Amino acid sequence: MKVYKIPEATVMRLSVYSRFLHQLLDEGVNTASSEAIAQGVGVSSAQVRKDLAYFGEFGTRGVGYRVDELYGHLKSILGLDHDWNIILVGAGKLGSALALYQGFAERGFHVSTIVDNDKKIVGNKLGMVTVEPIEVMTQRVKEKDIKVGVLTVPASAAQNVTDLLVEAGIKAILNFSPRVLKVPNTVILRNVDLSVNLEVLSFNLNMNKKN
Amino acid sequence: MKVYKIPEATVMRLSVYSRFLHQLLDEGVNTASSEAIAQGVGVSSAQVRKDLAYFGEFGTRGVGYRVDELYGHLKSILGLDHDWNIILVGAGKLGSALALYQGFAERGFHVSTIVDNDKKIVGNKLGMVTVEPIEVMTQRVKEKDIKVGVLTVPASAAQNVTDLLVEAGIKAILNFSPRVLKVPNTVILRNVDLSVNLEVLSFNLNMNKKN
DNA sequence: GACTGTGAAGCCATTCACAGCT
DNA sequence: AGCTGTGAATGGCTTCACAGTC
Repeated sequence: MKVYKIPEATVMRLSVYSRFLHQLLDEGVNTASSEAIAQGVGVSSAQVRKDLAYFGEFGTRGVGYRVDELYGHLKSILGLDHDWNIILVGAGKLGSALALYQGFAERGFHVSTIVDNDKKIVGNKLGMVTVEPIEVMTQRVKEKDIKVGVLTVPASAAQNVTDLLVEAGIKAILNFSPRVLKVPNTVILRNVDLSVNLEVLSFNLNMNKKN
Repeated sequence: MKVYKIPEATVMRLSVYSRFLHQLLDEGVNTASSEAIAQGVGVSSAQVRKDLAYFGEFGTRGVGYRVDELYGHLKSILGLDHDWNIILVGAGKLGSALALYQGFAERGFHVSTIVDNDKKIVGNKLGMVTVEPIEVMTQRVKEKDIKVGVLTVPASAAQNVTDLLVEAGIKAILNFSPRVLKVPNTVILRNVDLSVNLEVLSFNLNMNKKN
């Protein structure tokens, strides 16, 4: 307990644990051991205990963890005890898909603003939200106090848009464009690179072939 | 050189280096030092050299790396010296976006088959490819000798579809559904969990607030 | 002088193994 | 008896620092 340097891998697993616990809740399970959670998410039980121990003592020796209780703790640790407004920049194929993606809404991420610089797209509706011109981006971030931006713009526009978001006061960016972005270290940046994932598969297939 | 255990982090960086080199090629740059590459992709120069050294001696001391040459090596190491046929299972929002995603095509990943179990979607065209009923999945994988499957189905269907793909002889799966999948260890599995990424951001925002 | 390739050191995450609680 | 919480041991990745090469 009482540590401030949490491994990123731990944080990612917490997110996975939390979703698995939600599933257990649906199934009416009251109690789960670290071993049961481990099985469910594909890690070791020691790993589960270590990860949870960073944040407190949530379990009962001899028994395990109360599912509802632990789920609540994890939601709170992950900052999911309230909804997040997010702005989506870029309403192309990928952006549109993310805007409509149920998985975000289910976990409390609410796409409240969508902007694009393509006049042909502006005005389209994605779910409840109308695509607005990119010029209103700064204003929307400020007036809605949006903390999180999701970037699905072409690589060539990515740094530009990022600079504007940063200037507007965004706190975190999830970047889907295949470009390395520079942000001040007050802004949290995560990159999701879809083709990198396929290329890792490709690499492994290639290796296997040569035994 | 001559090592068989390559860190996954290294493989992911190789993919990023390769894309950065492509960019340099476009800009007409002939030579790049490890420091230049490091700057471009946001890692340390020692890291770049270590990563490359797993696979050979590609550089020239005092000079750096020839961009075209290194790019070629990386493409080949990553198994990108030929195109890959991939099958996309699930043509909902996310599936459709991925089917049309330029980033895949650019890197030689060719979505040659798309299947879905929703009769309302079957028959739709996504780019050049028509969505087919899920019943043909096994047959297509076999007849087209497809090695890679991309899963964008609801969590509840994910394991089922996976079992069928494995049985059909798929070699690698990129899973976008938020479920832990069980596959035999002859099949390579990677998970891309979109909400996990947002939740890591949320966690970090939460931490920062408490200093 | 510049820059690579690489052993050694340092650091961080995971696994082990067991004391301690219920 | 069962299962958590945790120090210690292990393993793996990254950084350091420099000898070697152009």
